[in-house]
Amino acid sequence: MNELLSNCTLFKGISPREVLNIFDGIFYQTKFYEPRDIIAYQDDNVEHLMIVLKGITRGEMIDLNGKIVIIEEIESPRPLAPAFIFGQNNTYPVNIVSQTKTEILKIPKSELVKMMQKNDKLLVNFMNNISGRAQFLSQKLKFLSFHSIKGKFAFYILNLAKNSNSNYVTLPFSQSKLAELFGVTRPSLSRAIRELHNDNIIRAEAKNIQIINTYELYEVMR
Amino acid sequence: MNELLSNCTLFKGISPREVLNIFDGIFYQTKFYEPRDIIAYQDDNVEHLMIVLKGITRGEMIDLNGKIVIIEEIESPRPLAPAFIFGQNNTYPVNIVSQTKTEILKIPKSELVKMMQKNDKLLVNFMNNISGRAQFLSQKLKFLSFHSIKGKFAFYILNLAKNSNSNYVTLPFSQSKLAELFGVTRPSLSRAIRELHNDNIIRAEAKNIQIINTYELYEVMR
DNA sequence: TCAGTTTTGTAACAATTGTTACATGTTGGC
DNA sequence: GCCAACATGTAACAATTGTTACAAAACTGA
Repeated sequence: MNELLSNCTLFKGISPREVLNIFDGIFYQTKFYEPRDIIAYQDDNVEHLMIVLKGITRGEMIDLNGKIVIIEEIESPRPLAPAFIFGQNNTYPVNIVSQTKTEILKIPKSELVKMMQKNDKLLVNFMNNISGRAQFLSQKLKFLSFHSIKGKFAFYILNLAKNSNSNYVTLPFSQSKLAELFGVTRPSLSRAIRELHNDNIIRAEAKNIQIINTYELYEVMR
Repeated sequence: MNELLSNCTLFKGISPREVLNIFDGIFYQTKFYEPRDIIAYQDDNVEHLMIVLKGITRGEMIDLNGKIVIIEEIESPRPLAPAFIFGQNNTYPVNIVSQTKTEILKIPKSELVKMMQKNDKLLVNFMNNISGRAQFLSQKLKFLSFHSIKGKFAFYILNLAKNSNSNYVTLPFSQSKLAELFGVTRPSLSRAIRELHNDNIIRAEAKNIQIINTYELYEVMR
């Protein structure tokens, strides 16, 4: 188990020997699930840190028509919903379902606190995990706050340009993938790109984009 | 200072005496700022936990037309951007500007780790803070993922109804506030409500809403 | 009660995006 | 070189939402 955990982001930089030491004197349990078993129900209280040791789980949401919307797959070794252990609303945001035969490590919240106080790397790793999630969501939210497709696209390629330090950028995905990423349809994205092109703000040829008028491109974002 | 900190969410449940103990042997500094001083620049590395001891600060974003968009005001005693100390992207998401005469407590990241290992309440409080932020953003994102105004409104009043355990709900805000919350315009929201009313899914009279067809209302959310 | 403010309802029109469908272009294996 | 699968460009039309404007209703303080 300790070798497995060493590969988990929560235990990054911690040797299997150190992991053993961290778990010394700590209450925990492991549980096994079959495919389609529900590991945790939406709105249930989160009282443990759960780590997928073996197998694959899936967070799914059921709208009341019975339609299942898959949210995310979590493969071993990864923690389940670590951002919902602490905070005001300690309930699972979605149902967690086992997809394969699965082994789950369960650590009570109070024991987790002890572990983090014992080992500073674990503490920082856990912080990194939750903070990273907050930052990811923050980015996503910022992105969604651009109302128009042109705005989203402008933001996107301006970021690409900033990272590559150039006015020439190459789209890393197909327009279909990008459209999906943006939450819009492919023809709509295509039209937005063409309009920016026709307005002489960018020059777009397939995946290669040249930013011609940086000021106007910022203006598009509003 | 320790009395002040006792009122800060990070030090909730920790007595002024305990606060003194936590700070024993810890490096920290306080800095003073005048109104309009920039306390931290967007994209600068976050290397300290900063806590507003006195005064009011403001997170602002400047789009390149020079237009300033106010994001959030932070009054003492509150931590600044605690969710950006750890994680992958340790940079301030926005400029932080002093609005009044301000006193800021700066604690290096490594010292913060020591403090949290020394005191489990501080550790849990910090976790609660950043987890709460992640949960808040998660909720907000879920909300924005409903594309239509009707969908957002349906989700909103179904939540109200769930909390009050009734099919009759009273909107707690004016339509203007609600529209702002939803990120849409007031007439558009008004129209959406009227259409749901005309379709006999709800009965809406001013702020009083009766849910007539729960199934259809879920359907609206898609 | 009354005037002024805020809230709500509503309508015409513009702008944006989705839907659907088809044509053209590109690429990798054979 | 040729075909099949995929990516991209484009167009007509529908649906949704924003914009602007105005009127009616509800609320508020003197």
